[in-house]
Amino acid sequence: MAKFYDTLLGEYVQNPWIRGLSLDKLSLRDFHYEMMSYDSVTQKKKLNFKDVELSTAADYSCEDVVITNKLFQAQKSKKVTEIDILNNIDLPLIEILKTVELDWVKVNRDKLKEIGTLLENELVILKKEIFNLTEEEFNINSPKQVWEILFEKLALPKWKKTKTWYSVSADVLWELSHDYPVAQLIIDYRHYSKLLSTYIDWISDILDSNDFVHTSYNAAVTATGRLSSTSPNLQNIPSSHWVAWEIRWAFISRFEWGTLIAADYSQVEVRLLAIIANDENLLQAFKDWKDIHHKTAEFLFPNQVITNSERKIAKAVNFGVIYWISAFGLSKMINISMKDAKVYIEAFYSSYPAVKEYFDNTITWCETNWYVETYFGRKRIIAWINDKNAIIKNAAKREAINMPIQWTSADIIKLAMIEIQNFIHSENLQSKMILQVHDELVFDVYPWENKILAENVKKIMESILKNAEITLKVDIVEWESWKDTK
DNA sequence: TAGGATTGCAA
DNA sequence: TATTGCAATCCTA
Repeated sequence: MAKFYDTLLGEYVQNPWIRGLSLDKLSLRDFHYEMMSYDSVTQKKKLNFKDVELSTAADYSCEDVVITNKLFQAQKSKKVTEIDILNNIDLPLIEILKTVELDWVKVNRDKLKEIGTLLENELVILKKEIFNLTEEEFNINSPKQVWEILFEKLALPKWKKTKTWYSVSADVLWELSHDYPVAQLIIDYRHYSKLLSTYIDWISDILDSNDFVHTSYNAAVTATGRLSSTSPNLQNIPSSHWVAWEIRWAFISRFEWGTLIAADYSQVEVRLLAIIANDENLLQAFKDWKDIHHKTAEFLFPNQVITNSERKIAKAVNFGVIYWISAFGLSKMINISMKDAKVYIEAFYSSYPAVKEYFDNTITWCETNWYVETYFGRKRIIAWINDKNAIIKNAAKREAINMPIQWTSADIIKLAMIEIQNFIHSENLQSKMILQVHDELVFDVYPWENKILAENVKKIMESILKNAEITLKVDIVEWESWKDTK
């Protein structure tokens, strides 16, 4: 039981889909009371806050206290069905996140700079090659100018529209690249440019004098119970390209001879689907320690040899089903015909019939009760489930299908973080939990603590679901600091 | 200078 | 016509 309360989280646990639960908005909504704005107190920022009259500053500060207390009293008197969730997950997590944020993340500034120089050189070369082909210089980062060059000057075929013009996004350029090399060059240019501006320059800019980044986690913004990360966003560091891996290796241990350890939940959402839907075939596949995507591929392609391409399709189907993907969506995602996509999705449901049954039951339940709930009993009202508009209703159905899985998985890792931080504390370890990336935790590990940390992190994460028919699975990856391996 | 539009990175 | 985020750049108002 947490020793404190948080009115923001108290509101979020009941209304996670409402954006902007700031104190002044809640005050206006619940008490029809408009709070003093920072701008009015500082006279539109002409004054520093420290120069504001003491009595004004006192009013401004006390208002926060009074309104917070009023909110607390109001929330306390309501029958909050999620009170256990709040006490066991959301509130205790606050202290854990505080520790994670204050421990910071160490970055190798020289390594970042080295990658930056490499990317800048690549960009110069690519730019030259592009301008050679277009016979004209233009700003490659401007979609509008790319559009003018490709479709007006060079008259390439165009097919996908945006609101205002024809799209020049990566998938369009990729189609064009079969016949026009310039398209591939623009893809590469944008790719390198993105990596440079978002992940090299931006992170370099906000490193402190000791080369640490101080990210912030927000526990009350997402509609799916996940955390988000800002300044910088450390949850979208690239991973699917060799340059991307260079960037990942710029994150290092703060300890001499230290290492970083990453602990990943393996296919957590498909495992949860098996558990929640109680599907015999899906559960059996995990019990046999089968590669789940390979197993699904065997169902989708009976009497065939399963190669990488069949497995890839099966993997897309496995993940797509969790979002109740349409045949259209699947066909777009992996570039197959809609007819094939339809066949695969139907084959999935006949292979795992309890999943289909569970989906149908969930929607029926939701239509009657207007809400769905997670494994831990967190409820989510789906207000549009009985909407007459088919598009809105379908979106609501997808939400009803996805929420119990996605949100359960978010709660699982939150519970794991709480237990792990308590473990680190009680064992007096010097290692630190430094990152959370939705289904992955990263630790900065003090020398000699590798074994005890890796073993216990795995044990804790895998045993969050106590009575499930299958256990969760966690993969541990350890890597040394770039400094040591170079 | 603020904010919309477009684009792209992650799970 | 799969979800959730954060952030960059360009460009208009």
